[in-house]
Parts: sequence; structure tokens; C-alpha cells
Amino acid sequence: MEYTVQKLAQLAGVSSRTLRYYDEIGLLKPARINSSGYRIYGSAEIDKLQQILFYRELGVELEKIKKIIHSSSFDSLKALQEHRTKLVENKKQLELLITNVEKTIANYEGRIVMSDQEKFTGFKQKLINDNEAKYGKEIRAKYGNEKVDRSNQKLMGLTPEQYAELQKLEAEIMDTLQAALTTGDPASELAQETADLHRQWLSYTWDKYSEEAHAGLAQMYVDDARFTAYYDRIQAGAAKFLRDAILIYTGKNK
Amino acid sequence: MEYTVQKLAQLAGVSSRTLRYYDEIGLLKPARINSSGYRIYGSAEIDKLQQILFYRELGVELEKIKKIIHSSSFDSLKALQEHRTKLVENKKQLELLITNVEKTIANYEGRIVMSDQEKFTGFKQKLINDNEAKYGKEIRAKYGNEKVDRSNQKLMGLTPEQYAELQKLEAEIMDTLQAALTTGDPASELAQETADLHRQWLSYTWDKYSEEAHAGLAQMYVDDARFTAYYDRIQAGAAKFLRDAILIYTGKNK
DNA sequence: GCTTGACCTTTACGTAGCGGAAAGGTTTAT
DNA sequence: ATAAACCTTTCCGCTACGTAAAGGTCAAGC
Repeated sequence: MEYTVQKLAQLAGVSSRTLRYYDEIGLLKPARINSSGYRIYGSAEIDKLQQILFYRELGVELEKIKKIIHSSSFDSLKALQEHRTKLVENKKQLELLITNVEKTIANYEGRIVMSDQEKFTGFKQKLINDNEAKYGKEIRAKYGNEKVDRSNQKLMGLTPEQYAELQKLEAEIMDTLQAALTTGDPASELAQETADLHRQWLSYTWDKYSEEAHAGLAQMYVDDARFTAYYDRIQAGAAKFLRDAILIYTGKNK
Repeated sequence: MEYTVQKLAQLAGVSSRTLRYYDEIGLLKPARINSSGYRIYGSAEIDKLQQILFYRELGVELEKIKKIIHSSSFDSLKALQEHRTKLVENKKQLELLITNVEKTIANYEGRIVMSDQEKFTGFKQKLINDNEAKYGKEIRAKYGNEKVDRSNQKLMGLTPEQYAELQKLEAEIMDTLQAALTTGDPASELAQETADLHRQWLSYTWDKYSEEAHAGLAQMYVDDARFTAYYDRIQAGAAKFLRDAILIYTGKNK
């Protein structure tokens, strides 16, 4: 099959201007030009356009797309599989946003309380995704599947009121931590209050509190980039500070 | 809580330039300017920024966002609910794209043959209608190899529009199945909805629906590794779960 | 008290990926 | 034969910022 600009445009759901632009920048040249100067595209161009649109959908710049698909080492199959992975990631991202909007509705209706951080989950893009991929497994291996699963289970069983309380606590922790950071002293009253709030918060998700586990978790906040990032949003070094405060609080600071 | 540009930027995952630009165009003005001319944002601005980002995510132009959220009749709750609807639509669109990429991989590996039209499903949406008149015959000739053997005949007669509908259904089935799996109960409302969607889907490819055949196919999903793999992409045991849901749906669960 | 570095400010020019209009040639249908 | 519907190139405009440049502010450490 041969297509003129407009026909291909309609087939692919892009404008003819777009196709001319792609020709202009050398991204997609027609198979040939007929005697009247019309652009004529063939099936090879169709496949190429499809590839281009996949990349475009993923937000890749046209110049980069050009380099990618023109490179001699370009492996379509591998590229497609990468497309799939990224699309699935984007889908997860979207699901996060949907959760966010649902939470925001609940927040609006007064059913739950959202922290400021929470209000923007899903908007920040890959950073979190990447970390999840990098550290997700590792965490489970390091700190035990059991504990993670059990805490998940317990979370599912919470009443809405309890859940709201939990969220309020979380917000309070962040606020107090921020205040405590200005003292600079993990042994300060404010820092110790933060640690105590954190213990209360844990009690919602843990079956049994122990100082050992609490101290272990605090160390994790420093070791694991996901958590470090979470707390360091307040201020660089916040995770470390929180850990130190908790180590003092639990008496494991030696 | 009060935030300077950079802190708010980090919280929301945007650049400080973006915040200044939003101030410049009057989209989001800081709560106040301190004595040194610094922009200071409060919690009202946080909520507003969140709203803005929801709209931006949906591709709404900043000028329009401005008009929307500044209009006196602006109803945040209603807006949020509309956001949700649109995000869910986008998610379905993404699922279509994922299906497309998976098919393209299969096409590449020689397992199936894709028509030119098919190569762009998911990229476009409503332009499909027009193409039907123009390319109808050609498509019908090409659609043949697409599906499982027994459904070939009926598929050959599908219009592109119907084909798109079929793909949408397929995506919906996966979506609903995923949700149903969290309930863990094949008799749950969601699971039964999945079974019903599955029946609708079958109606596209079967001449005549019967509960026996439906139940038989469900069993096949478990017995045949190819199908098991297809559904278990979602989660291990998904095929089994779907079978059980269908057995209950068809009343053949004994 | 002074420096350093991380903040903040405004102004201003640059860019990607097209949209759209102008001015004209070609093809197809009636 | 004429209109409608294509096609062409050229060029200017737009959005949503990125990226300097040139300078003021603030807290920390020496």
C-alpha cells in the first residue's frame, strides 16, 4: 500500500503538518517523491512511524528518537520490550495519581487527612519508580517479608477513623521533625517527641513494638534511599537526624 | 506550614522556574512576599497547586486552568471527580497501547500478522470511524490471522470500529480482573462483573453464546499453559480465579 | 566579622513541536 | 470547465518553560 501525507496522517492519527515536519527534520522521509512533488509513503515508513509514535508517547525528544532508530545497533524487538516496560510503569504512575485524586476527594469530604507530601504523590515521576525497582526487593530481603506483609495486612484492617488518625500522626511527625531539626540536637526534647510520635505511628502497623525493631527501622531510614528521600524532603540530613533521635529514644545509641 | 519557592518546588516535584512562571502569568500567586522579596506559599497555595497539576496532567492549557480555578462557579469536588474519570480513561487508553505493543512484539516474532490500521490502535481514538469507509475491504482481508483459530471467521467480518471496541473490552476485562483479585473472592461483585465482561467479549467472536461453552473455555484457561500465562501476567493464579468466577457466573460450579 | 555557599530576585533570550495562514500547483469529480 | 480537495514551500506564532546573567539575602563556620 502507498499513502500520501494526508492518508497516512489519518491512518496514524497525526496531522499532515506533523509528517511534513518529520520529513523536514529527517526523522521520517517518504519512500519517494512523485512527479508532482507529492510525498509517497510505503509500508516500511508505516512501521517506522509506529516506532516513532511509541517513543513519542513515552516523551522522548524527536532528535533522540532519530538517533535511536537510525543507529545501526537499533534492535526493534528489544526496543519494543522496553516500550512495554515503560508503558506499564506509566500505568502504575497513573494508578498512583488516581489513588491520589481519590484520597483528595476523601480529604475534601473530611473523611481523611492528607499530609502536604501526600498531596503530590504521583506527580513526581520516575525517581520513586526507579527507587522502587532498585530497592524494593532488597528491603524485603533485608528486613523480612514477614514484617512487611503483616504490616500490610494490618493496614487493610483499619477503620477509616483509625486510618485518618494514622495519617494525622504522620503529618505531625513531619512537622515535629522539622521543628526538631532547627535545634540540631537529636537528644533535644523536640527530637525525642518526634521519636515518640514515631513509636505511636508504628503501633498502628506493628503487632508488637520492640525497641530493637524500632532502632532497626531507624537505621533502615538511612540505609534505604527511598526512605532517606522521603524524610530528606524536609531538609538534607533529616533521615539521619531521625535515626539518631530514635537510637537515643530506644537507648540503642552505642 | 510555609514554603519558599524551592521547598514547594521540591515538595510538588516541579521546578522553581515553573512556580515563578505560574506567578508571572497569575496562575498561582504566593500567599505573601516577605521583606526581602521572597515568595512565601501557604497551605491554600499547596491545595491550589495540586489542582493545577491535576489539570496539567490531563493536558489542559495553563490559561484554561487559570480560568477554570478562578471562576466563581468552580466546584473543586466536582472537578476532582472529573479528574478521576479522565485519569481512568487515560489508563484505559494506556492499556490499549500496551496491548498494541504486545501485539507488535508478537507480530515481529512472526506469531501474528497486524494490519496497518492495527498498528496505530491506541494512538488515535475516533478517527477510526472514517477509515472504515475507505479501507474497509482491505482490513477485512487482513484481519484473518489475528485471533484464536475458532473465532477467525467472525472476526473477519468485524469493522475497525467493532475491532476497537473489542480491544477496549479486552482491556476492561484485565482491569476489572485485577481489581477483583484483591477481593480474593470469585463470587464477589467485581469478579462477577469480570465474568460478564468476558461474556460480552466472547459475543464478538462467537456466533452463539452458551453457558456450557463459556464454562468450558474457562477451564481451558487453566489447562492450557498459553492462556494461563496470558492471564497470570496480572498475578499468579489469575487464570484460576477467572475460571472460578466464570463457573459461578455460568452456574456450572459443581 | 568575614567569607562561603546555598538560597532568593528580575530580566531576557532560546527551544521544541508543531499550528495556521499565505500563495500557489495538481488531481478528481461532476 | 470549474470547483473541491488535494498537494507544495515559506514563514511567522505559540506554549511552557530551560537557562544564563547579574545581583541581593541568609545561616554557618572559621
